[in-house]
Amino acid sequence: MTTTFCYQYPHPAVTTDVVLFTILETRLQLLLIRRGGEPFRGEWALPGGFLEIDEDLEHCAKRELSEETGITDVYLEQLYTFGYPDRDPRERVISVTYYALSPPDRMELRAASDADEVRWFPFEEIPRLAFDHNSIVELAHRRLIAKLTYSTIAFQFMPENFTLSELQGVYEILRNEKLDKRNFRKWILALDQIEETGQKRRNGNHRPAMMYRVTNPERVEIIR
Amino acid sequence: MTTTFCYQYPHPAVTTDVVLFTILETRLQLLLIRRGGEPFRGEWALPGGFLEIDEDLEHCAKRELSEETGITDVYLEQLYTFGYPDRDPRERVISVTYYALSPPDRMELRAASDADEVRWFPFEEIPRLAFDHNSIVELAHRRLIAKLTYSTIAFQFMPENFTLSELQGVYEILRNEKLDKRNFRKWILALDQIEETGQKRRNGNHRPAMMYRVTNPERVEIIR
DNA sequence: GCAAAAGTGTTATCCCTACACCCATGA
DNA sequence: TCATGGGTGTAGGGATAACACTTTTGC
Repeated sequence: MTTTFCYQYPHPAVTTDVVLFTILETRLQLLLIRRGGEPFRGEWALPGGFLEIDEDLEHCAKRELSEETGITDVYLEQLYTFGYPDRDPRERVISVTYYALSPPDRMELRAASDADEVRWFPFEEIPRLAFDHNSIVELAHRRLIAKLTYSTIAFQFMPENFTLSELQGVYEILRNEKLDKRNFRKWILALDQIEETGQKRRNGNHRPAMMYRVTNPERVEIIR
Repeated sequence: MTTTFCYQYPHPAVTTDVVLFTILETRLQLLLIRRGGEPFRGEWALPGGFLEIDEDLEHCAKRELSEETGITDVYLEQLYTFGYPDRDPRERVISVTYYALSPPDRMELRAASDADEVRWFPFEEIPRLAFDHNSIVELAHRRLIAKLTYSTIAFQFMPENFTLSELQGVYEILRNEKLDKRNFRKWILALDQIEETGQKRRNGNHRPAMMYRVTNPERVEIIR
């Protein structure tokens, strides 16, 4: 049975695609799926898919991410809408893209839905992707790096409890430079966005580190 | 004759809407049209309309702006995509919104197309708008103000030649505060984005002012 | 006692802010 | 000569950047 939906004027299809970042093995990585259907079958692409007709855009992004990869509860933000003609060989497709950040715990990846395989790729080793997804990744990365400097977005990479050295490590990976330990601590504590948990982590043959948590983990604050 | 376009799955309609700002009579103003068709006939709204099936999104935004208001050659940047269900009573509509900036010259407004009337409104006096257009305006304004502090976006309000006092006036209107003349001049010249034209403007019973132009008027530079 | 990461203050530099007077012109 | 906006420099305060040693633990 094939029902059809008819309109007086031609309508484009609308999809969402998600660039999900995490920090894994001291590198910035992002999640790709191997496409199980045409077009670009067998090629790597961003998780995403078609908007349902009564579904909010953000809901669609989260649903597709969850369906294709099993990942839920990420920080999600709208990135940009790509819509030049012929970006999809099937029909006119407008893609509303999102980028997402997740701590490197809760990661039981499972391929499902349209995805044959799901994998984290280090940002430096991203292959050629289906559609215009390489440009989407580029833009998401620029936005992430820009937001680092004027918001607390990097906290979205942290697990519930973490040490200041771990947090500094995340900033160093993202900014791709060594930071001064004392200056980093002064700066990050002055933001007044993280607090001591009172717990310490002993973690090898050295002094245990004080654990911290984000005071308001739901919010990304604008700083400066 | 009514041709129809049919799809296997339901498709939303896609529109673009544009928030066009200018500075007129020492106030931030934006362009609204009075709707000539249903829904919301007779109410004020943003210029915009349906995407044609082979048309780029940005082209659609510029085309609708031009068709409904006669304005062309503005600085245009994508803002956000609004798409929650029921934001349009007719059918599911995804709106890719843009904001635009224009100098206060070249303004032969003419209502046309779906617009019964076109008018500049001071930002503080915006009426209740059709659809969710008030939230779009709010977001555009926040983005504009934010970009002021880390980019040269304000130059897009300037005509080809201008004095430093005029430029300072634009910043004062946007930031809604008086600025120190000497500090403003030091800062703006240090950006190295404007240059003297060599011309002076004599403009009343006082010393003539040096004219400046934007070195690279096409580009909005990130500063700081 | 040694290896390894945690933790901690001070100084110099740069940038931003505050602030007041003379200049060129037209009437 | 007067009214009007155009044009100019300096000093103080606050934030940022550079920099090295002691502490706590496990083995």
